[in-house]
Amino acid sequence: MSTFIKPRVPRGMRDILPEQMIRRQYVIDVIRDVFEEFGFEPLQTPALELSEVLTGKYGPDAEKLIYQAGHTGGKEDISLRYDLSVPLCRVIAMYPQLPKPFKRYQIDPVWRAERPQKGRYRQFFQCDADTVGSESMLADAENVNLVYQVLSRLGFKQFEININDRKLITGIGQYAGVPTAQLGGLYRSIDKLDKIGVDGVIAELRENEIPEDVIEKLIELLQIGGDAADVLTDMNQRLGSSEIAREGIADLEKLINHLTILGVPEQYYRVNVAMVRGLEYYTGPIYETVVEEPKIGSITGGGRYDELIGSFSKQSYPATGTSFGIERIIDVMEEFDMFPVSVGKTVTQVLMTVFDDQLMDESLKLATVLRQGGIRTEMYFRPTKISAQLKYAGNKGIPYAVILGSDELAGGNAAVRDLTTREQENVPLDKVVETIKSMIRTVSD
RNA sequence: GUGGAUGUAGCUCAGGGGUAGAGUGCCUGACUGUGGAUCAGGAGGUCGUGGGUUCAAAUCCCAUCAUCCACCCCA
Repeated sequence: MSTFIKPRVPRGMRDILPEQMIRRQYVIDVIRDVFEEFGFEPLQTPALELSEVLTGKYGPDAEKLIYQAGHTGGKEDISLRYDLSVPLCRVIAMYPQLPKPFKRYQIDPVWRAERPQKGRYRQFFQCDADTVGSESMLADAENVNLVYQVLSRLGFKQFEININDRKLITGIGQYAGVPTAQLGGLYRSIDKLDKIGVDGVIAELRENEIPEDVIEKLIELLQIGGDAADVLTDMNQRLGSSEIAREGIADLEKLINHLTILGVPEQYYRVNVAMVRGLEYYTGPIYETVVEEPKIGSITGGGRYDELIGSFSKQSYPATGTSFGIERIIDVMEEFDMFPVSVGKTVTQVLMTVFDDQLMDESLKLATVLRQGGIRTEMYFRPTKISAQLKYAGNKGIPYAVILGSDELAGGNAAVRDLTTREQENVPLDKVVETIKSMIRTVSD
């Protein structure tokens, strides 16, 4: 009878303990604020979807990573959602009355049956903002602007939003004359440019038996750099004969112009024709943010998917969106200690100590006053030594303690102790709230 | 899915075929009204799990699971 189950969680999943949760909430709050600032509305969908909703959307590689969620006796074939975009498309098709453009955000977990490692989990949160029903490049520019706004508000200094376009990529493939069957491998190789360098890409293309003259053409294209407008002009000259490439270039030109007007500084984005992205459903502009340090892959990703809703309904809609990976953003922020001091270890602001049994009631009353004054207050439940109570508060990271002993009470006071500076002062009982509030304000300024 | 490394106290880790170690943290006391110092005590581990070899396994072998790293792919 006394056999215990070893407590553990499924592979690649983890508990998020309070200290960690406080940081997550801070990041999520920043993201949500920005989303709502741009007029995106909240949406929630089930964690589980019918498998048929998810299959055939992401491409064969990604589809293998969908978590099956069948249960004994279950009559429906269901799976855990792989992302938030496909469920959104299902929603659009199910509720045609939603006014367009429909702008929604969703912050929820998704599941992928991958092998976990740093920055890669089997359950992780995505924060998506998407616009459905507008083909304007303004919507895409807004996506990029969201990324810029969120990351700069979180204190990121070094990041680069890579921008490309699926139409342009297709044009490049045509221009190079690569057979359709080999296009996937081709894109995968050039996507690694930043990682393995030009020589690495050449080697890989040769391995894939891409003709030498094609490789040469491609490498020339991929090495085009400079500011966004120049890259696009250059591309236009070289690929102008391809209609699809021209469309992609025109889209990107509009997008870049909008970014300029919106005030997104040029240093934070670049047109990178070597950036591909794996998901099959993208049809137009795509974007992805990478940070150099730590090497954690992309922290945001997104793009336009004009055909996806059409797989659920006769009435299709153009759509575009972007996604933030909270886990990776937090990993980066922890690595560089980017959390403001106001994001502490605990939500509690004050520990109300209890001096002895006789004074318990007085402490309880004062705790209530503190809470009514808007101060998050934990009551110590046992009249142990003050030293133990202060130690508890200190360990927990509670910034202030209020001590109500017989001496203080005799003078109509309570002692307010700053656990960080170890300074304390006696304050009249009716001034305690005010005193603590001003202390909190001073620290967060 | 492929390859590699690791798994010993709450945490960081040492050790190594014969009674399980350090640092740190934790608890108690010196300190009967004040948490980072000092001193003195103390608790805490079937050495990831299962099997095998052996008189004897934490140690050697096999398997398995978990974590980390690389690949693949991705947030």
